[in-house]
Amino acid sequence: MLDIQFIRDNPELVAEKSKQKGYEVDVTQLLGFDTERRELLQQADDLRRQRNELNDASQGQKPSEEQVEQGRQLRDQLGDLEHRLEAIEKEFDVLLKAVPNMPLEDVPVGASEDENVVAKTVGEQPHFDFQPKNHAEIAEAKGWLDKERAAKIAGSRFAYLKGDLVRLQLAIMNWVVQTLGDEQVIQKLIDESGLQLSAKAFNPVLPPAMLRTEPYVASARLNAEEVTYKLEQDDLWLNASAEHTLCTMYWNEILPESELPIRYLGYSTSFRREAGTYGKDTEGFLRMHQFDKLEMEVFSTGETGLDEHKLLIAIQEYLVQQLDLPYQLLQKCTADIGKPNARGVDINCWLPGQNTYRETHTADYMTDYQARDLKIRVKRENGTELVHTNDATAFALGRAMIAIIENYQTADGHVRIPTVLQPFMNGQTEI
RNA sequence: GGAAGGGUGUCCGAGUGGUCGAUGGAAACGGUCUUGAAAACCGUCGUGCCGGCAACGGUACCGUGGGUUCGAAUCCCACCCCUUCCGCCA
Repeated sequence: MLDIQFIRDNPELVAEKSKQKGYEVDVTQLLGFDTERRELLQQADDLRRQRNELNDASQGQKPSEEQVEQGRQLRDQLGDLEHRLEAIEKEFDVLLKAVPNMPLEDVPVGASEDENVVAKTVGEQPHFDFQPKNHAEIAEAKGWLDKERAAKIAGSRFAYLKGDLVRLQLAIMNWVVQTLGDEQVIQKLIDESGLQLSAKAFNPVLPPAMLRTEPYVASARLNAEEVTYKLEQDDLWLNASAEHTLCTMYWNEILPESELPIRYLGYSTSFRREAGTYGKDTEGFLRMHQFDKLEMEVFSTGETGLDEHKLLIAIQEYLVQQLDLPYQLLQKCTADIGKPNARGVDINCWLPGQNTYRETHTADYMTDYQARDLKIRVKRENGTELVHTNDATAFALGRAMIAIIENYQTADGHVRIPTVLQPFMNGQTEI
């Protein structure tokens, strides 16, 4: 959630920026509840003070009948007040949580994802002397993809991925874990981007794939209707990204400053209901209920949060460039960055089989918005502060493979292996 | 699934109705001593909220939620989680 003090100090700004993100927020009403809440809180604190004074006065002895009677009155008054306070706080909380994070200055204002701004286009789209196929055709011909049997077993938007495709996925994973574990690579990207950051490597993590309601809600990432699967019997949700179990990892913790930045590279199978997408992207495995993903997550101080965000983007670009995939970097507009995010970019890779750029990566900077609810703080010299959180896709493996298959396809239906991946494929140059 | 034990501050750990936000230890920080360090000694040392320019004052927080009481870390109820043993199992 957003800092209530900030909302008090900047009511018009909050209303305006919320609107830019597509959220109707009644700031006036919120602040009305805030005032009322504070008044009641004062009164309640005062009654509690009186109660405490009364208790102290008894000095461990049995209180007099008069004191007991006084206590009864205080108790009843306080009970009344607490009742009213509870009602107000409930309304207040709902409104406060409805306020989205404020977009940073350089986030373009836009009403839908159509107004995302192409910041740059990198790489040459490959030329083919033949009609390029889409990944589904190639994968099915190769026996890498079986959606019919998956549908029989699990329904639509599931697949059996097989054979060399699996080897390719494992190769990408190994390569990314190695690359992000290399401080020299991190340092190089920091230097090239002109950032002031530690070169600390990314620690690989296999997180749980499920999480409970309470931390999930606190992460501001639970999107139950459209996205997330619920296991009713167990108060557990299947994570829609490793990010969800990574950002919640330090829930309710105070971290020593010396540990920051904390950089994780999480691997998890991700589950999405994809409600409301019927008939969309039905071919191949672009949009699945289940896919594997490597996700970067960073906890940092406020000062370095934005630079960490930029580092994550630099890493994304580096990884995509290493695979020699043509891509566009999109600066997401206010309507598309998402409620808890202050800034976000997408990387869309070129897919020749579809003759278009499709989203393969996203990088989100939450400032302290997410940490406020998750209560993740850092102990510093002058007190504790909320950490800043960042997340970013390293590779959504399904979509990465789609990009490779389509860009690296040959006339006779094979797929060449990008040079950097060959060492992780036993030197194979083609599958 | 069955049984038992437990959840207290950054960590460990005491506390079973009132002067307890909480003994003690560790870590951390500042200082004394020392050529320097260690040790020893002295001091500081939780978080949120409300008010205040601030110093500070008030209040809440002992797994969570309810209850009993003038008063709850402490008693009662429900739930959650952790540990150990048994069972089952990759």
